[in-house]
Amino acid sequence: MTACRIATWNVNSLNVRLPHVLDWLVAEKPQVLCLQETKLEDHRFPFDALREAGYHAIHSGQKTYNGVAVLATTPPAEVIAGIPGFDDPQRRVLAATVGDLRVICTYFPNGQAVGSEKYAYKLRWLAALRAWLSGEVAAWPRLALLGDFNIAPDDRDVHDPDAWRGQILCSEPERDAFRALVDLGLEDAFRKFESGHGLYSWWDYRQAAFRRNLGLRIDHILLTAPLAERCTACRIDTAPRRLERPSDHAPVVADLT
DNA sequence: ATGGCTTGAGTGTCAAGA
Repeated sequence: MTACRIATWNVNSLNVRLPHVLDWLVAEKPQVLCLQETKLEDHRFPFDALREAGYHAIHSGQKTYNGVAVLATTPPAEVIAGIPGFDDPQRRVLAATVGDLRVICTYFPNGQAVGSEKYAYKLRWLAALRAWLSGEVAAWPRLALLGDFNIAPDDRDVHDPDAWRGQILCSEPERDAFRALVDLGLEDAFRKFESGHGLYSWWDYRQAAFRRNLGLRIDHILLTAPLAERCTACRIDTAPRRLERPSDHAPVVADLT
């Protein structure tokens, strides 16, 4: 596949956001779009509306929480849902082959608070993801890991680093886990092009956080070296965050030659 | 001040997100 656009977007309920997603597919025409937090059971997923929009879709969902989907202009193949060998009822991982790409759509656990049970689950989940991806990166030279990582990799990705230091999404064990993924041979596509502060992918719904740009960069696209070499652009599209009833996350988009 | 919005579940009010 050449001249390929891949993207990731935490939609915070696909029921609510389907109109935004359909409009965005028309505007940006990605070949692949990974969605997180669909909050739908599989039988309620809008396969028909997406097919009419020109997209094949696979979904691993559940009621109320989590849920991941991969939309693509060609049929996804060799689908895996969940981290193999990691028993988990939470639907957070969906992998598929699209064209010459291996795509892994992920919704990392939030962790709630450092030291909580949910934080311990997040660290266990991160370790299991890394162990599995070690083999996947070896098996698939053209692999892209996209999703809501719920980790701000360093202080440039945080609007108030002092306030967030050591807090959830920014703690050192979480950042160590992000670096461990990079160390498998993956590159943060966004940082290939942007080295500065103040560019975020999530803003709290409260306190007019988006208008004041009080955000975090927690949604990422990581690429193996052969794909990073082909990557000509990576950006965060803030346009959907300005719409009525927006998701609190913005899409992240990467273009590959 | 551990709040502030938003969503889903479910019809009163709470869990969860980040």
